[in-house]
Amino acid sequence: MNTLSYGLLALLSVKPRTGYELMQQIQPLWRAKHSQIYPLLAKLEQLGCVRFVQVTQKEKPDKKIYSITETGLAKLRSWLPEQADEPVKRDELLLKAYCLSLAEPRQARHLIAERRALFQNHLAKYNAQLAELKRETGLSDGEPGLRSPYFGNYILIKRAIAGAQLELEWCSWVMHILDEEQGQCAERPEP
Amino acid sequence: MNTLSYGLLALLSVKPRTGYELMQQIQPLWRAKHSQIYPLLAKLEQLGCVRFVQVTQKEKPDKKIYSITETGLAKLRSWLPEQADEPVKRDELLLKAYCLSLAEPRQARHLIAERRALFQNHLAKYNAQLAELKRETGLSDGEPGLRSPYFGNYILIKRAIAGAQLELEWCSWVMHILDEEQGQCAERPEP
DNA sequence: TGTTCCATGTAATTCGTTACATGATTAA
DNA sequence: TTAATCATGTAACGAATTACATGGAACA
Repeated sequence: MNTLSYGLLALLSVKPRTGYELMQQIQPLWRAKHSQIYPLLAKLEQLGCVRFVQVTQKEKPDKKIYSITETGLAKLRSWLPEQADEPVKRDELLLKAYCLSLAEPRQARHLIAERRALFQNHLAKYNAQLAELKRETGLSDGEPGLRSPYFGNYILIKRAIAGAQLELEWCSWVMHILDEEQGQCAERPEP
Repeated sequence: MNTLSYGLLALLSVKPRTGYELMQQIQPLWRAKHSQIYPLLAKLEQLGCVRFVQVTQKEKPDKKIYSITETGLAKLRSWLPEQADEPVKRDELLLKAYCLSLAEPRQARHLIAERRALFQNHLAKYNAQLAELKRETGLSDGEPGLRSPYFGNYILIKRAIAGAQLELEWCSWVMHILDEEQGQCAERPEP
């Protein structure tokens, strides 16, 4: 059982989900495609960590709703206190940012603008998730307590929002520098 | 040529480095082991994107100092304006955080404390890098301009510092919540 | 009429990690 | 004396992406 398998169990420990939902909802924590998740769910089922009920839908494809078993919960609990690996980050934009002085100013601005747009979308999604979580838990202003199964989701959404905001601030800061240098060129064109 | 290959070229566009140095210095942007980097450098050399000079050292193993060629620079420049892929994040701690309500309170605190220690180390390293960059560029207080080859490194270090600080703030915030709930138990033991 | 969403799966390929290999120097 | 740093490489394995495959509903 690899780390992603434990991640799937982690999501299922809060509430049952389909493979499709797991694929979508695990993204902010652990990037994975559906082609990786479906085979792992089948393995977890063989191991007795999860079970599923097949639901036939009209107007939509059939689906399997997975839930965690006692065996799965035990596996999760024994994995939890183990030391977590360092987070993995691979960010192509940062590689480009490293040699940004090679790019033409408007290319540079375009790259940063794209990143800004991306994280504006992320931020909107995270805010929507926070609103939905408050609906789900029935807490309009307070926060779910440590023992609530939604506690983890709550602290992660708050983290994601702060992270997206920081990303946007960095983009603004870089854009300002780019604009300043650009402005100087416009005011003082080269002789 | 994959993304990591371009990343190596990006680092080499600022100054020549050994494979070992490339392996270390690309980590904050793109996690990779030496076993992945050395073969890529050999390929880049075959493609004419980089060249190296072998340096024999006394008291230390021999090394190859790689530098970028005109061909490599051209490749870099044509890659730069292409749209950057979304960043990849895989963070085991966040998977554990998601089901933190399953952990015993002291296990939970231990997990967060470990993360805090990790990023305290990161923060110290980034601050040291900022100081070294200021030495290298000779700028004691100002920032390298957009056209400086150190501009990219500068904005990335600033970004990394802000990111590490945010991570530490999140850890503190979570720890506070954990401590409060713990405190309540201590004050009001269950009947 | 083309794209996105829902929903699941497999196969081929590339990417990334771990392990194997060597070896001297220095700090704890 | 055990580990870490410097320094390079290859081989085996596991993990992750892309492509192949299907199909109806809603939306623009």
